[in-house]
Amino acid sequence: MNIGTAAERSGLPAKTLRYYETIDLVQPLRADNGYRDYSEDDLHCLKFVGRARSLGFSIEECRVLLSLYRDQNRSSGEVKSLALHKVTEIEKKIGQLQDMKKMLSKLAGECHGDNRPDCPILDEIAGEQA
Amino acid sequence: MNIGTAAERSGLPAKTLRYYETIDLVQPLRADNGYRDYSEDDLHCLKFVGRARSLGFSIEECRVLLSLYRDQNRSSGEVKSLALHKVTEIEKKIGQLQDMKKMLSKLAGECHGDNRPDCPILDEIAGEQA
DNA sequence: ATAAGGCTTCCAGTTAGGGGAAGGTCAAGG
DNA sequence: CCTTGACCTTCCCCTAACTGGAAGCCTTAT
Repeated sequence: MNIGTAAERSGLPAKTLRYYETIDLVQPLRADNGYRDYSEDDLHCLKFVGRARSLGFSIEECRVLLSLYRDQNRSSGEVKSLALHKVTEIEKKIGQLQDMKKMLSKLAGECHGDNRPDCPILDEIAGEQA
Repeated sequence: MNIGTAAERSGLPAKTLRYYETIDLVQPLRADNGYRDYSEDDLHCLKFVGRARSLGFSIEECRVLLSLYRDQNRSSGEVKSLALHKVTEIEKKIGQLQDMKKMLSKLAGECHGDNRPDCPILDEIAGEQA
């Protein structure tokens, strides 16, 4: 199938499909006219990658997952370990964001937020109290 | 002071200070020998930016915050609104990460994680059950 | 005098594509 | 048969916020 159809059916932009080809992630064949010709199997891989990306895996991680997926002899332990590692990464990121949020909420709570120029948020960012 | 000292005192890499100069964020004077010469005021701005960055503000947001900080006539309402907007952005991001984590944990929990090739994680990413 | 270290600029690379130009191809309609 | 519009191709530049490295000047100490 042409790239437009593959894009629609995979839910990914055509630009992304071309990009995935340049980085050797999903390589469609070419038709006689030079158009990319995606097979059902290619489409399957595209969906797989799209889903893994939405779960927070990087392209390089997707490459590993894809090769594990294709390898009938892989051990599920490998995959599980990758998934759990990603979970701890995500937890760490969540923690950082929660810290930011907490501090920002606190600062906003201390700021009267009116037309007066006095602003505890800027003061604290500036570190005048630190 | 030279860039090395400013870097150390601000807690930011020298490379970052040079970068901030190229994007007109913090512009030090130059000494006769061509070296950047950071004033105490410049240093203050660098620290301010570093702190705002660590709170999740983008460079462009830092630029705004900095101009608000320098503007003695600004209203604290403007700043508070920026801060609250950032809080909702952060909350959204946290939500997304929590969704990812939930799904990944569920998948990992369903995977026995041994040497057998059968792997529910890959199966579900592949969408065989979808 | 020379060596070490700090400073300068510039170039290239990072992630994961997005925007858009210039041009080839295909299918339908007149 | 020709044209039009949609679709496809490659190519190059752009994003954020730096980071790394090379080549070369400046300063300081020995």
